[in-house]
Amino acid sequence: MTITTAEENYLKAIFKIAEKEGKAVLTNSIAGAMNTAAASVTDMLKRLSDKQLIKYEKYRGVALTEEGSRVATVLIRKHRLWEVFLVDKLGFAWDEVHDLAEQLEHVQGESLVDRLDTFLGHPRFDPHGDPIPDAEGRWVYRQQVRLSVLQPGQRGVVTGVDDHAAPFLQYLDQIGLGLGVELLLTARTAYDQSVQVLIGGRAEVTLSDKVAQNLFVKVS
Amino acid sequence: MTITTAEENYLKAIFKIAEKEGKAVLTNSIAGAMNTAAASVTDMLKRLSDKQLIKYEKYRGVALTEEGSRVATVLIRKHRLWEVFLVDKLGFAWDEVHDLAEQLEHVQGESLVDRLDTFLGHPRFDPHGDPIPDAEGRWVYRQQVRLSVLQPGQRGVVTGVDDHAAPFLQYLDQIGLGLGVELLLTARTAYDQSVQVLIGGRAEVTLSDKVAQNLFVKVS
DNA sequence: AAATATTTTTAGGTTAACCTAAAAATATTT
DNA sequence: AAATATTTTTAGGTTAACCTAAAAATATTT
Repeated sequence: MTITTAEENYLKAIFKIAEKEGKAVLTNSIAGAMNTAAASVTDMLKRLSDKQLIKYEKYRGVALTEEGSRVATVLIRKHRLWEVFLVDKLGFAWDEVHDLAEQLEHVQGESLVDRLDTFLGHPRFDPHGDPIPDAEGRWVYRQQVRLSVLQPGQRGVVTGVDDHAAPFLQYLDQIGLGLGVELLLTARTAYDQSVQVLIGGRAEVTLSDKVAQNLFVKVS
Repeated sequence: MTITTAEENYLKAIFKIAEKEGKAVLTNSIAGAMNTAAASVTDMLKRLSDKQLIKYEKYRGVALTEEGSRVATVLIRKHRLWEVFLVDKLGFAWDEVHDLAEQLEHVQGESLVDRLDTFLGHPRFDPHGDPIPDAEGRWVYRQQVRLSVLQPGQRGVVTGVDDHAAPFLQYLDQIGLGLGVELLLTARTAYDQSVQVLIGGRAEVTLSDKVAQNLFVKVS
């Protein structure tokens, strides 16, 4: 049974929503993530259900089956490995790779993913710090927290971003923030929760709470 | 104006048929190359004509416009660069890469092709010896002839294959023939035009005329 | 040149993946 | 719990890319 590109994208969206929300995934959440009309989602849910990739109860939302979950995991693995390729090998910036990886993840073929994985040296994280599941679909999670939860005086290393959009990533580049950068939270303003951060022991910047919420750090 | 994957594939097929046959490309030739019904081709020709990618006269066949030719050339460039990537970087054999490249060639994005080209060291030929047009769409052709035209006593180096199908390529692997291999044609049998070939100064093999016709060599 | 054969197009249909508008089901407020 | 609001589904439609069968155009044979 063949799985189309559109079907794969729905499975990936459902996987990510389920991961974030923890409960049954509703039609409207999917429609929001996929930028499609709710009616189109219902349409697709029927097809995915027929193919046993999801468990679907009308008006009740959906959950991925084992097989659906496997497909989504492989897709995310492919997406993230291609992102590593684009950044590490082709020299793209981390804000330029999403759309390309979105296409590359759908390329199908025998040993492609695993060869790519080997070629890249089995990276465990992609250029945004997201974990890359291994060939058996196992995930490695890190102990990381949002910068917004650090207390003044605490140090950390940037390990990831929650917002993957180009404007946010470009802003981070501009102020010298990226994966692996060490920082020290020096103060927090009570009024708006904005934080003062010393970057790499040099520049001191003010980050809004929104920015702090979208940055993952490993406390050190 | 967006060009779909299916449209790109038709343009590529038309480009290749025109290159080989030299005249107006007929509906049935395209149908043969694309493995589709003639009626489907007519359908597509109308669309391509509307988009000014081909010049189409009913019952008379088609020719690519400048723009159509440009699209086809870029597509072939992408296909062949990805083939180089798959063989040189990921370690695929030359008989395994066609279907993957067929998918990868459709990945769209700003500087992807040119970055890939740079990463690969601006290769001029793909793993089958086919020329890779440069970023401006310029082609480099080699002085090469089919092995079938060599005279006994002539030496040559394998520069390409005409048949790209896996069975042929695997047969070549088996007898020790591949790009860059030096050979000496020692004799030809008048009855069936089969040839005796000394490979790399070592093994002597008999090749059918069909095989000799599908091998390109540079006479040395 | 008329008859026949071949090629191409037209007519009409299908499927996946989308859509809007209306109907139905579920959830929330009063 | 009834009324209202929200969410989801159903009904019916569109488009690209395919299809088969019949009709039309072109090419070939006699």
